[in-house]
Amino acid sequence: MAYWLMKSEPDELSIQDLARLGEARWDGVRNYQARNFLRAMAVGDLFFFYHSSCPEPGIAGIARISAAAYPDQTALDPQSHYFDAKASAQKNPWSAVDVAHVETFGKVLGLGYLKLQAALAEMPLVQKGSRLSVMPVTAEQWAAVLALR
DNA sequence: GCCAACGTTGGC
DNA sequence: GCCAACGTTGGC
Repeated sequence: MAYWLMKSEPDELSIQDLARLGEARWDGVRNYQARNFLRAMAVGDLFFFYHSSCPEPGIAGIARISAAAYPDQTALDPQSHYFDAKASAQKNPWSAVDVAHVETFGKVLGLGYLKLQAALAEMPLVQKGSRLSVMPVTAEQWAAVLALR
């Protein structure tokens, strides 16, 4: 089983939303590196749910991959914010996964706090200029974050 | 294949 | 709202 971290704007989908829904679709990823990580995910993999572009950016909880990557239909929908004119049903470069709620942390582990952790220094999340929205997490990093809860 | 211009991300 | 950093686009 692998570990990951994925960013979501809480206005779009927050860990609280996911807790209420139980399960949700994770779509709209439009970066090839992030997409490749999505495609590498297996059912049962766990990920840190990160809140971005909000008053309190940070890791807000844990969720689980409940369906492996499949074509992201939002790329084909002209009404969607994530519409990609170059995508077609025959050739859709974008992928989505389904996710299920596992745990909402009692407090958000803020980005500034995470940056102080030596064990997390290698994570793209805390590196200057990194905008990657889906990234792998090592078992060591996973344990280090869990210890901060 | 280079690289300038532009668009996007995301913290602050 | 600002802006740094990065990715993508498109002219040449």
